Amino acid sequence: MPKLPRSELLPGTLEMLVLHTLTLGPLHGYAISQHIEKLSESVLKVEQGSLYPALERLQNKGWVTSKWGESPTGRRARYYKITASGLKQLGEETSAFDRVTLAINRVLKRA
Amino acid sequence: MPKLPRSELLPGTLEMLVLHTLTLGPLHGYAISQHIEKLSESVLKVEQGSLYPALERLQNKGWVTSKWGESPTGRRARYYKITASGLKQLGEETSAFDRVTLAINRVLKRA
DNA sequence: GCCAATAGGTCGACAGTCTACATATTGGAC
DNA sequence: GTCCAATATGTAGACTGTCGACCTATTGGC
Repeated sequence: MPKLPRSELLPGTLEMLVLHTLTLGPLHGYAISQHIEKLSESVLKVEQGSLYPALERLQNKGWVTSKWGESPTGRRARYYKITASGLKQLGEETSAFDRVTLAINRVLKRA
Repeated sequence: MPKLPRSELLPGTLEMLVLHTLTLGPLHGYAISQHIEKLSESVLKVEQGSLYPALERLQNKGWVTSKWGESPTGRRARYYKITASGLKQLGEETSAFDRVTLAINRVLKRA
């Protein structure tokens, strides 16, 4: 129940973060999680048990596609690529996120 | 799965919003939900099925207390009051929320 | 030979929210 | 007088998403 302490992520934001990360170009799962962790200065940690199911959901909805390839270190890796509808979805999720956080800040009387 | 569209709330933020609202003074559940909806300009809607379980969790953790009273319109109503440890918790949740949203904005390259 | 890092993934538990329901009172519109 | 919206509290069950723990495999360094 101690919501934020317990989970490093705000539930519901992972897909947005993944989609945004994929605008950098096709990446494999491990690289996605590293990127998010690095840019957030380790505030956000993406566990495999969250990431891979999320990537599957994104594929099922047609927002990303994937294919096997090879990582820079020579290992086999599945590369995920954002689609046109994924970009559209990212835009919607981002503005919804902004709308909601603004609303929260209004309730907290900080906006 | 369309996370933010579907739910008006960012999961994990309801308790923070409720605790903050109770810093205005003791309020009954219905008034709490109205206050949050109003200040957020209807972006956030607090459903009963979310609110009352949340209020129970808050009580179980000692962050709020409650007793029966009467509303301004003369109806019976349960008034909730934030405790000292609830205030402390509110501070922690608020700074955790700020930390996480800042991190998200860094990943989205907007901070 | 071992461990950390890189890479992908599954499983089951769990928390929190939602929809829908149930109950009751008050006040206004018709 | 009848109905409905608003006020008020709550419960039950479904559902989603995240998490911790686990499993496999390869590479490189100690």
